[in-house]
Amino acid sequence: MEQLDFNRKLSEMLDRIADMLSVDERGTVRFEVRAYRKAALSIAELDEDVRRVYRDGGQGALMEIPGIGAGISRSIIEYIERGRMRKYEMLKRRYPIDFESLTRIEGLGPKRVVSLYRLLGVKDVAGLRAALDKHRIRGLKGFGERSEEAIGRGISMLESARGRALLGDALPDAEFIVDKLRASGLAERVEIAGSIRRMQETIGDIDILAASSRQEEVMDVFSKLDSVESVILRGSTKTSVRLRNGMNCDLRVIEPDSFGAALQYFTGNKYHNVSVRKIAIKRGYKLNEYGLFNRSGKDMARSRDERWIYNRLGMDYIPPEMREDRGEIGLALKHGISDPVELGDLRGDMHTHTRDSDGMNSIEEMAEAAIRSGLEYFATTNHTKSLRIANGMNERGFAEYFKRVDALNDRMNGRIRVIKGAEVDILKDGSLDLSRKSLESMECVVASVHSSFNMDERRMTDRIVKAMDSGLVHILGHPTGRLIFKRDGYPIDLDRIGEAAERDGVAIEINSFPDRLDLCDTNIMYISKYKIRFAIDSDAHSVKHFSNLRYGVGTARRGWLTKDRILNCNEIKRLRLGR
DNA sequence: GCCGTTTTCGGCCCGACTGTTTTCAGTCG
Repeated sequence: MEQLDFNRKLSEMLDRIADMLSVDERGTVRFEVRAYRKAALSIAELDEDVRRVYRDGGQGALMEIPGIGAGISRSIIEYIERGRMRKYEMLKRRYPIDFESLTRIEGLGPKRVVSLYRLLGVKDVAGLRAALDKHRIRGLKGFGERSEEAIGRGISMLESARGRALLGDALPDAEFIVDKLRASGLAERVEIAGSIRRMQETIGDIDILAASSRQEEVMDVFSKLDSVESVILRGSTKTSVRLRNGMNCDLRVIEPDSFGAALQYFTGNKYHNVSVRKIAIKRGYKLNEYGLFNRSGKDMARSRDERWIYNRLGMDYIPPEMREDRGEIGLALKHGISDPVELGDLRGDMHTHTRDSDGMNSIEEMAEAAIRSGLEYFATTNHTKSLRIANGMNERGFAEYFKRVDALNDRMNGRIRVIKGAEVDILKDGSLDLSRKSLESMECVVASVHSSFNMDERRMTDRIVKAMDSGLVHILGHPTGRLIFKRDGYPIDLDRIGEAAERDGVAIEINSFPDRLDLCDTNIMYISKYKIRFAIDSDAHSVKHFSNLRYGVGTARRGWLTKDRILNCNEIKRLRLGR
């Protein structure tokens, strides 16, 4: 975490520079803004600490990074060596505004943010909220009543995110801490518990459990981690800290004999745990974080093993992701729990991008990364022409691109198989953004909505069903279009989507991007009553994004899906992507 | 400010949508 913290901070500064420059962009500044955005993205995607790149290779090595040239590399060096960047500070003096939070509000970009600052002195979300409450915004030039309402909604979305993080941010941070605790050698076991272990899509705080008899020493190591900002409370069994990333993290240290019981106790959501404890009572036991006891309070068994506890209560073991009290307990009592899909069951990925549209890497680099991720095949599915911003490709572009894919497949000699496809836009009227002939030539067509989000449920569903009924589509991409903490999905009728998927043999995507996770767990549970398959896709826009697949798998597990429901758990010859 | 099978200057993904306007600015993707 800490090594990439620097990259993250640098990337944010470059993005802020882009924000501030964009306020009075004219002439070539327009392109300067774009250059800073690209540089910011490039730094954020970098696997290596920028400081290390510079140390090992000097300015020349920095300029090797795509989007970093003479100017920005000078600024980076200045920041590495002096901890400051003059260009940033100069602009910041002119605009002392919290762009970071304000521009996260849907419908507010840098220009309107600056306009609110100049006209009303709004510097942050609190100031915006105050101006909003006094209805001071609707009178401003360029704003009206509807803008005011939209901003109000945006603030509410942002506030609902306060103190919460995406699973995709919280899990790596938690793993970093777990690794450090394990490396200390003081604990027999260290595991993540709580909502992260359940792979919930957003996380309030990080829960970690350690089995050790050397509690004080473990707590010492934990409180002194670099990622810890301050210690909130410190005891021998529980310590709470505030992390530099803004999240709280609890560490509980348990006697090794009780570890299984504790893990069970600190994993399920409240309702799951209450139900399991009721079952224990019914069977004459008492269950707590230390073990399973008989009614007299006599020690039945401290437990090193969660599974033992469930079995002792006459239940199947329940995977962490299912512990939400959504019917899993009844099922476990009837011994009806089926093992949900695991990351290792995935053999391929049906949705990825390259720099030929809006990805960061070449198809060759993506292929190598897919191999490293243990995949046997993946579909390359670049955007189609109407998505200009994403450099969408036309029919001819795809034809030429596929020649290169063919050549790559030849060279790969079976190490991996690249499937030729596209993520085709579902246009406003439900038609697809490439010719029938072009789409028919592809092995995998993912169809997604990227525009005109504000249709009502009936029209949006009509639009999507029409696309599915075209006979050209294999997978419906990110079916609701939601972006966690940013916008709700467009409304769709899941029953009609499910019926169409069944009728047309279209698989429903579970998009693994941390801010999408779309379909989400509850919608998966709902729609899985139809005889349909799902595709767990990375939607990778860079080689790093294959690692997001675990979030899609976690979501599928939360939706109780077994591997036989997942399209890309099949070996390639059994994919049956026929039309 | 970056970049180069258009190569050291002169390009740089731009159209749709919304809400504000009455011809367009800002935002999004």
